[in-house]
Amino acid sequence: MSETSVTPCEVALSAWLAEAFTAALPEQTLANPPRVLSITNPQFGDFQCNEAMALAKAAKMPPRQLAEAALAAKPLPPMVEKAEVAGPGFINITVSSKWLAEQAAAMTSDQHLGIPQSGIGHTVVLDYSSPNVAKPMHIGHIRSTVIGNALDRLLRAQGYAVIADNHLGDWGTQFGILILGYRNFLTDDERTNLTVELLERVYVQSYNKTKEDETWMEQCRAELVKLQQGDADNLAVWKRFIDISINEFNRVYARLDVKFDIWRGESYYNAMLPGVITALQDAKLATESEGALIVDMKDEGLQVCIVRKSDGAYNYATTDIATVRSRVQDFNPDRIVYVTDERQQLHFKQFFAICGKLGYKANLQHVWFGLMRLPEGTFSTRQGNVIKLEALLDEAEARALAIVRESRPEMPEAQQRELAAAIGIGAVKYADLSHDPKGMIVFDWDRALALDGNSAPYLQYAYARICSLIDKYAAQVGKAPEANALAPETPVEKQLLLQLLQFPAAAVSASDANKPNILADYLYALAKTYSSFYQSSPVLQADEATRDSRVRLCTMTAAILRGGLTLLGIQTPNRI
RNA sequence: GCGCCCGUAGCUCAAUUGGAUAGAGUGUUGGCCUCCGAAGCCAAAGGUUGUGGGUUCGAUCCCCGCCGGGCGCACCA
Repeated sequence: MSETSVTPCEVALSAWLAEAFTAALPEQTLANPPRVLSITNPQFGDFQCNEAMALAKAAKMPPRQLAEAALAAKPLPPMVEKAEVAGPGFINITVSSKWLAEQAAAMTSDQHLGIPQSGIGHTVVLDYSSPNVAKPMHIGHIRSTVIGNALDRLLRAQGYAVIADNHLGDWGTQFGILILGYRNFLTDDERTNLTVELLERVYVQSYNKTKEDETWMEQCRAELVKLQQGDADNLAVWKRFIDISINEFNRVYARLDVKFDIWRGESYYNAMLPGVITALQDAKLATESEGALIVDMKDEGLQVCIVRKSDGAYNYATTDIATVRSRVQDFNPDRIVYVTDERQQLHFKQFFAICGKLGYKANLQHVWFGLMRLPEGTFSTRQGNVIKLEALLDEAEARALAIVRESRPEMPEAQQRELAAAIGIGAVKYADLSHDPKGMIVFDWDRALALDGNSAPYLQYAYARICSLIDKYAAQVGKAPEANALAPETPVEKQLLLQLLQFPAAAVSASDANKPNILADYLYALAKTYSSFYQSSPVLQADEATRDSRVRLCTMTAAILRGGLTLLGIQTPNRI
């Protein structure tokens, strides 16, 4: 959580106010520099500081009086045009547009767009997406993938060394069922041209048969045991399931522009599980109960956690502990972050606590998000009401393509399709990223694929219009606008500058709170201000100084829109 | 029964983590392309923030009690 002011503007103002409060309160020492915030209502000024209210008790002085004393104690710094006390003790600050312009110019020419590089020297393992082998990805996978990827990008933007790990579900009891189904319910031809869809079909078929046929279930178990014991045939089949699945996942990830550094599925840790049990026993954490090996967690106020089942097999808690152990050993991360749905909260609390007791020093963090469901309830493979992720992406691109064809009929087909992909996929991602992850989502095609209003295409449209304007400027004036002098005049120009300067804070907050929607909301507000500016402020027709200044403002807005959308994993075509 | 989360405009969601007059989109109503891209802009209408108390200068936010909904609570991950 960032308790201090982030942007250079806020830091500069905070430094002045720190001196002012110190001068007004010689007896006291300030614990933290005063927090300067962007103002809630523009009619009051540009920034506000609420510190007087917080300090009033300790200072034994009415907050208003304290605020006035602080302002009287030090002269206004040059960038501050006006500072006044309002209400119970707010300090409202108005700064010069010229100063804001300088700050914004510095920020947008910085390679990190002003984002503090506080992650340098720190490693984070980020565990997200993690679909199950032999099942197609469905719309339920979109949240972990898209939110996880945005967090990935946000962390990297702050200088963290991120290891994105796709922790595939590639091991477990389902493989006995799957192997037997594969051998019995497929034609030779189907086995040759195996797909994930076929695997899913045989899984359901084989699973259903276990319900009515005891001996079938036994055979499945036998196949699983053979697999676990390293039977060459079963191992080869299992490996094939994984290869085919990964191949298909990669097709989706390519469309979503998602990349992982490592793919260590559950099977990767299989050989380490006995060692985990030994470690737990050595640490006197594990005890026998009802034939199973458990970790009692009464002290933490949690349920017991099973680490070895009564049949001797390990379960997911064991695997997850082994995973942490292995990651600590291999990467020595400061933090390990998991992005999964809300149902796993208890499980994470349990095994985080166990890892703590085992002395693993990485900071473990569970970022959970609300379940996605259909209007009629949850979906599941067995109910057969899943919507495949690829179908969603196809539909998104199809809807975008229809609009592109209408608005840009002169464009070649291939280019139209490329554009439709950027827009459609962007819309799908934004629909998710613009909401607080903790909320539940009831899936609705029109909502998931919105192309107007508060949506990715709105932001992409704003960006494309800027690009187009800059091109016209370059053609007309014959110089690049990046070196133009800034001379902001109008209120909307100042508002745009103020908003541009909030970018680093938005990015850092989004990352700290694990809420990409903070950044999405910010970008939307910025694009809205820009659209308003664009509507009311002629650029190319204005006199030379105004024109040059405004086009420069446009380039800065473009830089932030592009940078911000990239952090969300959303593309920014130059023309849409 | 216990635990976690949610409840904000007709609908879908925000609210800078306790700040000023609770904001957007969508839908409805009206206006704006001889002018840099109308996927846009401007305006109107729409609220007792589920409910009852408490904490304080100040509460959508924190605490307690209800009501309504979601999810999880020993061998599936």
